[in-house]
Amino acid sequence: MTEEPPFVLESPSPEEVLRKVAPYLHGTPRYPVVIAGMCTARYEGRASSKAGPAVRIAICKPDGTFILHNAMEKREPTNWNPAPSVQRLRTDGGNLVLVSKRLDVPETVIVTFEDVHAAMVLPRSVGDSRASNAPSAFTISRTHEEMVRYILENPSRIDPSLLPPEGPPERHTEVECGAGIADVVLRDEKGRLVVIEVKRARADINAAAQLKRYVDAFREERGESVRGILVAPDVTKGCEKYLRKHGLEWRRLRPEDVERAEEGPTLDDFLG
Amino acid sequence: MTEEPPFVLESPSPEEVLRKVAPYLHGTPRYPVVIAGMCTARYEGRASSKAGPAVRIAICKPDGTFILHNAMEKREPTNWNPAPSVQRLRTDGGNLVLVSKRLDVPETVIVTFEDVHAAMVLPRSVGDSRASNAPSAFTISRTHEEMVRYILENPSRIDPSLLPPEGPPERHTEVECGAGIADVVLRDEKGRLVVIEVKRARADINAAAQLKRYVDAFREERGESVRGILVAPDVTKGCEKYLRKHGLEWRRLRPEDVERAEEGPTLDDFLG
DNA sequence: CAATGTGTAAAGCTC
DNA sequence: GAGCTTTGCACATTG
Repeated sequence: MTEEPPFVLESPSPEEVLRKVAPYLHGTPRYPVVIAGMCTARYEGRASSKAGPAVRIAICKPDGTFILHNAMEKREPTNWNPAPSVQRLRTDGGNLVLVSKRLDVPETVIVTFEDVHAAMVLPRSVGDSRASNAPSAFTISRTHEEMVRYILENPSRIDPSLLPPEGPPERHTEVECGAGIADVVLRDEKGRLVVIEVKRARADINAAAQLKRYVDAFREERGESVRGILVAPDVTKGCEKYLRKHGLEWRRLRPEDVERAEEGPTLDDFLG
Repeated sequence: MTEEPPFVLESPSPEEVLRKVAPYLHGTPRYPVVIAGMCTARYEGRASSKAGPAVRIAICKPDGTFILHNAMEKREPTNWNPAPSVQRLRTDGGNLVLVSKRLDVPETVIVTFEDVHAAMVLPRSVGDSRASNAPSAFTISRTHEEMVRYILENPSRIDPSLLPPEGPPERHTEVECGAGIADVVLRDEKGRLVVIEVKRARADINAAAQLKRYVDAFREERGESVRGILVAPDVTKGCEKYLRKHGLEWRRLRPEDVERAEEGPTLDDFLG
């Protein structure tokens, strides 16, 4: 290997890419590889697709991930192979050909470059692991999980009738029933079971139907009267109609409300 | 502008990127831009995230799409902004900073490069339009739509009791009801209405619940007995249980079965 | 614009 | 591994 990553080849010949890039793509360990150029692509697997000539960007990641992006548009790749997959480079009729194969299921992408504008090998670094001690810590907030926690800690802010969890809060979240796992299960001041389904985005009819399945399951299994509450920033019209029809309720909660509430001590903390 | 796309800058200074790349990023028309290097990233919008230092690949597409990929792993980007969005480059404390903002909703990604391994501007080409006369035609097969068409053309292969569509097949597909739009609605030899829900992947309990909502709606609206059939390559255990509990049926059909059947004239075509 | 459903969905988590 | 849910889901289509 003449060059050490990172390096870039500008308008390389297929042979040059093969000679200088392939060792880093196939070796152990693998290095991130990016190839940009005019190409066509074929995919065979669960479905099947053909993409005509366009400028695209191929990315091969060391975990095996392969993605091929159209250079002009779309957040979604034209073709891809999630890890675990392997990529191979070869030349064919004067063209550079990249073949990617998934190792777990039969899916293949074949990219034929008529012209390579650039090929590069990048240095290895860390992934986006969410382990907080990782150098590349990735943290995200305003999630579904944070909304659930907020509800457990402030049930009365969702509905005044809701009682705080009895015993450990974990026993009130992700509660299994015959229809699946309910986000939150509490009791109200009348002693009724209250099943709560949480959505971080506007809730649609599927969310309401999911809640109903849980409510039905709890009624059947526990033989008591059960309330169902959908907690979401908003609901669609069809969702609201379904809720009303089946005697279910909904309360508004935005992901950003949660963060604001958690940011600092509330006035209540000082007033006791 | 000293250079014409495509061109590549290897280990450029932030100022060089600004001078040579920014005009193509901000100009009219815009060109595809790729920047790879060690960076951190922050996102604020529907949610909020922070990503520590790692080698990443930023792609700015002329339609406004922005994606930031970790170079080591994952099919999904670390951060992104779908179109319509705009990106701006600037320098800050000796670092190159890329700011991407969505134009329709308040969402921002800020990428700070500690080190730029490569920056490139690619030529403009065509998108992946599915218009068949486009130079970059994108065609895909084994889709949900093809499965629906197969069922309309070969109803008895799904279930021997199913009758062919009466009149134009369009009247039997995407049939509206109060609960939504049913994929296929046919009649069986006993004159019963049959609502068919089609899934191209293994069907789960949500698919079964969706079918039940349609069946209930048709019963209510038409006041007749209605069958419900889920057509899928496979169903989960929970799905099967739900179907059985609610008197619904399922039949196996794989996306690849459809293609095979359509590929050429069947023996039946010759036998009359 | 909202609403609905599909996707080669991917990814994460639990059992 | 199957099964289920979430995703900053994206995306297309239709009203």
